[in-house]
Amino acid sequence: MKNSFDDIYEVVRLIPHGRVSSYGAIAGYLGGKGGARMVGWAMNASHNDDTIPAHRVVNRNGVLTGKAFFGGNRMQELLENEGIIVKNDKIQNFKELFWSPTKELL
DNA sequence: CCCCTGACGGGCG
DNA sequence: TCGCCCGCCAGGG
Repeated sequence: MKNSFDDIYEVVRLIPHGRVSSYGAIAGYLGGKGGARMVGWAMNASHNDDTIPAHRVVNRNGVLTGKAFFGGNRMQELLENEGIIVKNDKIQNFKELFWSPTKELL
């Protein structure tokens, strides 16, 4: 446990197929190692790592805030490819698709 | 060392 | 429900 970005990467990797999570949820699960911003920042750094499904991580509104970093609508396509409905850069049925590491991960 | 910015979140009017 | 402001942590100029 590097107690750093690796923690975030590990949690993101644990996100089930067809499910999504939020920056704040991951940050809260790690326990305020920083803020939700740090999670997104780590995601940026993880861009080199193609093993990190960063497209499954969105903000609390279920909006694909980081879709620009994927290039065009790449993030949306990846999500739709997993059966997730995205409308206007926003995940539909987000509440049900939401995967909380604190509650569902033990 | 100081100031600004950022894939965010919560509070308030 | 929408919009504005403040707080958190780290990096860059």
